[in-house]
Amino acid sequence: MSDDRHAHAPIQKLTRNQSLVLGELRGAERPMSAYAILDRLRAEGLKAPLQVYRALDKLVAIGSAHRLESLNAFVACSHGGCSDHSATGFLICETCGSVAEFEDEDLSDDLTRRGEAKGFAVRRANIELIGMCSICNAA
Amino acid sequence: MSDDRHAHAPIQKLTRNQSLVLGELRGAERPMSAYAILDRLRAEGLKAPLQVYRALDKLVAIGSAHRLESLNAFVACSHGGCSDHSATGFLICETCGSVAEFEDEDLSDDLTRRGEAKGFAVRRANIELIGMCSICNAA
DNA sequence: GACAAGACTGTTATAATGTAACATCCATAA
DNA sequence: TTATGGATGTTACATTATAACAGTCTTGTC
Repeated sequence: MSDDRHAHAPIQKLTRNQSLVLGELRGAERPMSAYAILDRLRAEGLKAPLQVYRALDKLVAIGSAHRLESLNAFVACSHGGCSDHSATGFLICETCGSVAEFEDEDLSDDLTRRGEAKGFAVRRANIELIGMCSICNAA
Repeated sequence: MSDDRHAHAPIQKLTRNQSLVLGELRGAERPMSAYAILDRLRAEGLKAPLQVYRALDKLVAIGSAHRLESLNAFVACSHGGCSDHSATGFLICETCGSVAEFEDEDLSDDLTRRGEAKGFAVRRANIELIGMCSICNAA
């Protein structure tokens, strides 16, 4: 089972809970809170927050999902698995709530260098740009 | 009025609660949660989370404090009032919990341009670099 | 197959963080 | 003076996240 590797397939074989949670995130147009995910998965038998949080922890760890710190919410990785050697950034629209992900090696390097200039060893970065997306801007 | 612009003086006159909260943040060596602040201000008569949260909202709005989204915690601005036209970033040490702030017009411009390239109007940015500070690295 | 090791699960209870709503107070400026 | 907007104090509640513990499934190894 689960030997499908389409464009957006996760690298690792996922457990049932992990698959369910990732499925919800992939189907969502916006970031989802852990509890919103839980509510939609009660039909599948999930009952407790920890079931969702544990799946999310794993998905984030393998790069299949991202946590948006400023929203306390989660999104599926739009690349189907971000390596963490390059910084991932997010464009968060305050108006419609949509989130676009961008990944950029240059930015990553730049930030790492900024850290190093202060003797700081960067392990990972949270980059969240808050503003208005093009669609909302047009309206 | 308000033509005092010392290095660390707040631009605006602060209320009692706001001053108390900012005082705690300034005296702290690490980011503080709202509830940690509240605990230390009970001696001053504060009793409810909202008293702290409201003060924090104001302090963040005027740039005298910053919220660290990935920690759900707050720090005093090390410049004594960041304008929000330039992005502020944070170096967060996972080992000792210290936080260093850096402000950089170039980075700010760079991020704004990245957003614009996708039709996104950046209003503000959260930049949090997580890793290990120079002191912990030496040890 | 047997079995150990490690990851994952299910569950209950609880901690930590953040807000809604409402009445009141106080400074400021017209 | 008085209206206005901000700030306050308070209770109650909503949301987000984890601790602890026992049980189960998978995988690699012998």
